[in-house]
Amino acid sequence: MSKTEQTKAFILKNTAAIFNTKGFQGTSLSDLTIATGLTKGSIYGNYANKDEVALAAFDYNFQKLEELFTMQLAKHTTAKNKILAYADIYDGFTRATFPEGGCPILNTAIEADDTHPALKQKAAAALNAWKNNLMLLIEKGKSDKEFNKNTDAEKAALAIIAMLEGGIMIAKLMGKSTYRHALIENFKTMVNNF
Amino acid sequence: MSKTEQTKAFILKNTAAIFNTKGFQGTSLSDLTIATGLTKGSIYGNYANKDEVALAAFDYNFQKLEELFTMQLAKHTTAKNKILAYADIYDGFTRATFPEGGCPILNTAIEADDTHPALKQKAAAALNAWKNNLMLLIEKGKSDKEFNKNTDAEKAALAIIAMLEGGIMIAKLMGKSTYRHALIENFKTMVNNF
DNA sequence: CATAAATAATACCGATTGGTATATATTTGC
DNA sequence: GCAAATATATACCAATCGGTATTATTTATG
Repeated sequence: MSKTEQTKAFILKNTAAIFNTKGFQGTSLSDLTIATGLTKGSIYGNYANKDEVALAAFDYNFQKLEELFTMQLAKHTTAKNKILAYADIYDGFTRATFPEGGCPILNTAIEADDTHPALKQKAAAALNAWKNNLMLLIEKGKSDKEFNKNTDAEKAALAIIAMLEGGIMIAKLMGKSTYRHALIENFKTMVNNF
Repeated sequence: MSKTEQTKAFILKNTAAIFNTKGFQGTSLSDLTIATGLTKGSIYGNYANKDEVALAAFDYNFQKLEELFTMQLAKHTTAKNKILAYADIYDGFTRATFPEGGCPILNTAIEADDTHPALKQKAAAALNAWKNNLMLLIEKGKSDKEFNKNTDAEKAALAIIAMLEGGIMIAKLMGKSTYRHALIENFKTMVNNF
């Protein structure tokens, strides 16, 4: 790994959480210099502008999330249990393994949908990839007779995402663990009805 | 209505949508002066600072949403139909009656949860009020034998909110009407299972 | 070890940020 | 209709914003 690649990775490692917590608008260049210990000149030597850092930071955060998905889903064998594992991941959004600041897809979608097309597109692509993975799982569950053959995979995938993302918003906003548990219960009920 | 009250209302009327679209951080004082035609001095004569305008703007947006709820729910008599009416409201989030920029609770929750305690509290209070209204409806539905007597009203209310808010995020992000319709279908199925 | 190339730090830029003191209009109560 | 109170505009403030040209320092290479 070249020096440039190292530094670029170093910058992301130290700033991705800031972008995910404070948002694109809320994160300033000085936030980045403080977090990295680098100067503005150095950061701009590796990224063209603030947008490029933010876009790379989104990729970093989403990749971290994907790794978490992969790891947790690998613990289960059946499609249904893999899907139910998402609930555990999102239930544990306060854990160190989950990106600091919450779900980057949700955060980016909300901030960027009316203001930042490039970031919006990143979030949309990430959500789409997630949706496709879910659909594959659901189709597998259908052929394994875990799910009803009439279940619409796309509909179900969208419902899963909506429930998890809406749930994380409520849980972060209200801070009540009882709410979190209630939402998980509901998620499980929904999946069991597929 | 005194001059001050008029002007304060005028400022909100012309800036609430901006806050809901660009967010608190993304909205500048000059955005406010341009949108109102007033000068900074005048705005600061009516509100102490940007925070106070933002907090009042949230109230304005949420009130607009509540009026929409009240109006649409009044069209129905049964508890179940009133709850299903929420789906229609959120399905029509692009309509002029819906606050520009999307759901203010969702937008504010995501931006403020880690950065702005006062705004976060406003969003939390709004979500709580909504949850309580839903719980009353669900209890009514239970005593009217529309819903199963074993349905946990709080759990159900949280699931409704999660699904709608998650759904609006997806719909705004992806822009596909088929997704929106799919989410509505799922919402109806869920409510019918209560 | 010297040199060239790449990387990072310094020092600066104009523009904009949120905010305020003061002067000027404009309402308001009498 | 006049004076006092209120509201608005003007003109300013320091600080910070994102960004860049230039200089200094590493780093890789022959």
